[in-house]
Amino acid sequence: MATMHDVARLARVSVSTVSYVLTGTRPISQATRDKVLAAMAELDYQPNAMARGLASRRSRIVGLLMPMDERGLGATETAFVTGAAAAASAAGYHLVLSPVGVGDLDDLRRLASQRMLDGAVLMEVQVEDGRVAALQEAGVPLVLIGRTGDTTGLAYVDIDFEQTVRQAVEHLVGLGHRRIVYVNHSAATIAAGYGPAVRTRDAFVAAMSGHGLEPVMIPAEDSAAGGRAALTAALDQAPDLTAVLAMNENAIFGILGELAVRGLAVPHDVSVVSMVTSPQVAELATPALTAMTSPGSALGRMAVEALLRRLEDGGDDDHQRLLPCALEIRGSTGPAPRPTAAAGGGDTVPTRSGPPGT
Amino acid sequence: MATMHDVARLARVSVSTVSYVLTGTRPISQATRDKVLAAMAELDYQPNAMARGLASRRSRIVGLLMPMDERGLGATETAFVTGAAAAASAAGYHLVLSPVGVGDLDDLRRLASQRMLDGAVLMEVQVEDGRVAALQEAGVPLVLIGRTGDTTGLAYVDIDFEQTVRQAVEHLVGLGHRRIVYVNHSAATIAAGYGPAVRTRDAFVAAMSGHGLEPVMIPAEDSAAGGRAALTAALDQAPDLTAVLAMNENAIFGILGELAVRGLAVPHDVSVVSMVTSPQVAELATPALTAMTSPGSALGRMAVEALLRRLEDGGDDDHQRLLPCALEIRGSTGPAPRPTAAAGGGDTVPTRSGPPGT
DNA sequence: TTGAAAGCGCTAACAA
DNA sequence: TTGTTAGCGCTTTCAA
Repeated sequence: MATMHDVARLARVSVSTVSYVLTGTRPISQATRDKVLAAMAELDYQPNAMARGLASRRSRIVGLLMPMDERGLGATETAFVTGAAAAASAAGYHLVLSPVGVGDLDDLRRLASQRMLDGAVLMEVQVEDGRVAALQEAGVPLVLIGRTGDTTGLAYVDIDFEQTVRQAVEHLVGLGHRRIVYVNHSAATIAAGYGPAVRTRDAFVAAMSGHGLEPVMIPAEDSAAGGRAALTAALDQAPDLTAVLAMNENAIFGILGELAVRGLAVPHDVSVVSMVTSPQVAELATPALTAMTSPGSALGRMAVEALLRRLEDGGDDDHQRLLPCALEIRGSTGPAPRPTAAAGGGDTVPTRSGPPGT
Repeated sequence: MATMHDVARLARVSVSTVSYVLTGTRPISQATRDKVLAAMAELDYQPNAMARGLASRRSRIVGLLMPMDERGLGATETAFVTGAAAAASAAGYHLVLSPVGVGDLDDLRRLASQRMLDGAVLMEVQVEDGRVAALQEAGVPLVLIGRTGDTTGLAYVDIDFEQTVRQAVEHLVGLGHRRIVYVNHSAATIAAGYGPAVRTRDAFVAAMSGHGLEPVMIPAEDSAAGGRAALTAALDQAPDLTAVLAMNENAIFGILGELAVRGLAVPHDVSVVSMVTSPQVAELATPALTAMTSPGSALGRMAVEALLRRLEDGGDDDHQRLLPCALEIRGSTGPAPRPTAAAGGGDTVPTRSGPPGT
């Protein structure tokens, strides 16, 4: 393996000249540069990453920190990872994947103190997330995917849940739906302050109220069984429902199954919209799901790009950016059925008509 | 940030003693060790990863190399990643995620020459995979997830497709099925020599022949639409089919949809087995899919562990290990229907009965 | 059982 | 525009 010394000797220049050719931190005459480049090519020279990192105090490595609690990653989280990896790689950085949960603060501090990471992207951020403070104290620049409760001074990218929910509700209202049930994550998850669950809940209340409609919400465990139970509960609470909006990617197939069992056709009797979903998953259902497609890999990419920008510029701009999910209309939504032979009696009267279309 | 010097000074020993306490490469008296450890604790000392890497020529970083061509990772591949990350982290190593496809050989060589990786795990290995040679030439120890055509001298972990297919076929034959169709990946994928597609194809032929049955196989594009088309083709070719075995995780929901459209009930009319699937995906279907559950995260873990073993022991044992998928019986398989009112006329007569049960 | 000191391969003053 | 050289923080010989 050729070193910088070898290159310098072959090119008949000093090591520092070789170094400066590489880093571009000082002007080099064209002639010298050519000599050096030729020598590099001839020796097939590649700078040693560790030596460079030690001398420059910059490893060119960024961390992607994700909790590994549950049953692996969903499609959306996986997209964060691939998007981040691609962005880092494109910028000549390396991305290390570190499974550090909210509980492993000591591990995280240890990791940060090793000075291996120039910066970090935090996934699955909690409303109260000790990892943020731990990294800040260690002086590790960071960008969140998601948001903590207090975001002052923090850089993050996140899904624009407010906008996403509003758009989903508008789609349904535009189709004439009035009785819309929102199936969220589990009560425990909401209570734990999981951002997406909390924000969509609030956004749903706001969106429905804006249309003069009552916001009916049901929590569901993250499983098909949870979805079944949620639909049952939903029909108990709102027998005249004509549309379901579901945040819970795991529950939604249970919802569809339970609808089928009850002889309720999608979208003829009940329209279904899946929130924050990947197209792959939406396509699995029959009919394919109308869904709010999450900008997963874009978020991963943007998080890394924001991080690198602040590493290179030394810039301290708090990059805070929200991306809405995109409404992709497939087969699971349609006009609201005429309110003739609904299951039970409607217990709420819409106070006004929605807009004509979407 | 405290350095080794600080620790040495505080403990009133030399730096080398501190280093030896850390690495354990030479005996240290208990008294000295205690002094050093106390000083480390007091200073909250963490060794600098770059300095250590430069001096020891071992970065404690391993690479997970995955192509990023297609539409992201499936659930199985994601499990590789999380399993590998967990294993690396547990062993005190770091895992860098590098999107290097079979086409990016130059990128790969560059990466390898940077001496940043102590070793690498290769994902989505092709039958002919230039990355293997590139890494070997660069002197980077590697372990494959999957297999190349010629595996002599290579370390790998992979799914035992032969065993997996055999078990799936036996499950169906045990239920009385005789007319079983195998839905594979696309013809192009098979032609490209994608290992799982080729190996399951061969294994299916062998397993069916072993039961004296005709192996009917249909390729399918990796999408719901592909699955629909495949089922149509399958019914053309074998109108009397009673079971479908599907390798293609994306196609299978299309198959289910098309079965429903045609009024064929699962499992009453047609049994369906999904191969190399994650439980999460299997649970999404209604009824939940009987599936061969892939040992995804175990494979990722084993690959990293095998790699680290060979890094630490310097051992050159070619770790070659196959793990079968586990049959998980859910609701999509049942006894074969009585061969009374099948769609068309059977064009193959089973030559003997299968075993009684499974 | 311990210490002194020579690197590891690079970056970045400092000097010319 | 280029060269000299002192580190970066650690590992590991060599010597005691």
